[in-house]
Amino acid sequence: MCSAIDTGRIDALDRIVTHVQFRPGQTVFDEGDLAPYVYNISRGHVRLFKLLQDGRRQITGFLNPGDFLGLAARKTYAYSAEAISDADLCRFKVTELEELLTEMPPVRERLYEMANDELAAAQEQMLCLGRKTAKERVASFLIGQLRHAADCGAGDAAFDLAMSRSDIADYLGLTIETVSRTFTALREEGLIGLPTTHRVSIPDVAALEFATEG
Amino acid sequence: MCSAIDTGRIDALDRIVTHVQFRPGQTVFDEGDLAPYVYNISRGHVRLFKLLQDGRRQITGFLNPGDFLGLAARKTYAYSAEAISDADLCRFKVTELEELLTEMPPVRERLYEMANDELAAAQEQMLCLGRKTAKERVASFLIGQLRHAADCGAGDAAFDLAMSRSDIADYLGLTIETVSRTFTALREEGLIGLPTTHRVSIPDVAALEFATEG
DNA sequence: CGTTCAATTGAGTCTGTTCAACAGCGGTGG
DNA sequence: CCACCGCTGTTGAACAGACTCAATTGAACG
Repeated sequence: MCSAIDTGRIDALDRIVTHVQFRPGQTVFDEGDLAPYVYNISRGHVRLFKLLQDGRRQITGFLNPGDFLGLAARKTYAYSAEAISDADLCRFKVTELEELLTEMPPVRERLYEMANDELAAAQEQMLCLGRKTAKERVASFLIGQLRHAADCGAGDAAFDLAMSRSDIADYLGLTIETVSRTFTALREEGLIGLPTTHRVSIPDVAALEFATEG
Repeated sequence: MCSAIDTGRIDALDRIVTHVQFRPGQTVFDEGDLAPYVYNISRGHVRLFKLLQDGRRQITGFLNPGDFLGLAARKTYAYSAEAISDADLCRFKVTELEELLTEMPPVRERLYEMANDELAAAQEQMLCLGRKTAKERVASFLIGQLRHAADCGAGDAAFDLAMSRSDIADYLGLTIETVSRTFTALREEGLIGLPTTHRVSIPDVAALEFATEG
């Protein structure tokens, strides 16, 4: 429950946590909102994104169970967050969490590491968005999803996508059509299998990795 | 000197610091190198970037005097760093810096904030790379440079670019030619002035800001 | 004053977009 | 049970923005 806060102190956390639920597409918070809360995902998936005035959207990341949400926020959130699927989140008041944190310097250090990991991921994504072709972007995305599925213990090189083609497009800086075409191109080349629209199998991981270039 | 470490303890820092100099184009460190050092820039500018196998480059950021370099590193650097101009850097051994840090929790907190600021910048850049047009990207870049120049006290809406067109292109996910063409287009529209190739004036900041969209 | 490298400009090409039609699938209600 | 609807995803054809390749201009430096 509220997995991932390393050791002990679960009791202290229990006292300040609120459980909140979201339906697919529901907003957790919007960019620019005051940021009184931090969340941890116990079930479901969340997308983080930024919008331009005219509605163009860039998804900056997808969150999975165990991930934190809103940690980076200073006074206001720097991005919007929506549930992709049905999701259960644990909500903490930042102020109360801060109190606990000052008692636990190692946790603070852990948060710092997490921020750095996120930063490294963001830089990798910049490389993807700025310099990779559509095919390379989709391949990179799929390898990333595979890695995540592997961490979660899925042995076989196959996994389900929690997000729609539209989400993938907005994550990779492409259009839905290009993502769809690239999926079928990869399938026709034998680099991936698509048992259903939201399930992907990867017969030869090394081959797909090669298609990501860098 | 080694500006920007908030308060006191300059003496302690002095004991563990080494001053290193770099010529334009010189490598500070490469992606994947072991990361024993953290740097602070006392003079000059540095570019951070990642490469693909075939040489395609994505610049993830430019650093200015006062900025830190290599903080985010875990065991190895996640990106390469090169001096753009002549640069003086203060070098610290991570291990020694860590010792000081444990004595100074507020500094650690400050580092965390800095990482979060970097993360927010990275997300803004993702929006730029994934969803903005060439013109919008260049406009965003120029506004960013202007903001930085303004922070440094330049009152007028004009500033010098520390980096080449090639660096700008690799930062914005464009080619040199497109950057150049976009500069002239913005000039012909009266949105910017170009007294010299490396100097930009912005007669109407709001107008240029409008050209950045989002 | 010539060399060299960076930046600009031009012409043609291509990758990915746009616009549009169609297929698949789940849900709903007659 | 199945026709209808709405939504997501796929496919096709034409278009456009940025790229590639090439030539020219400009600026810095010896």
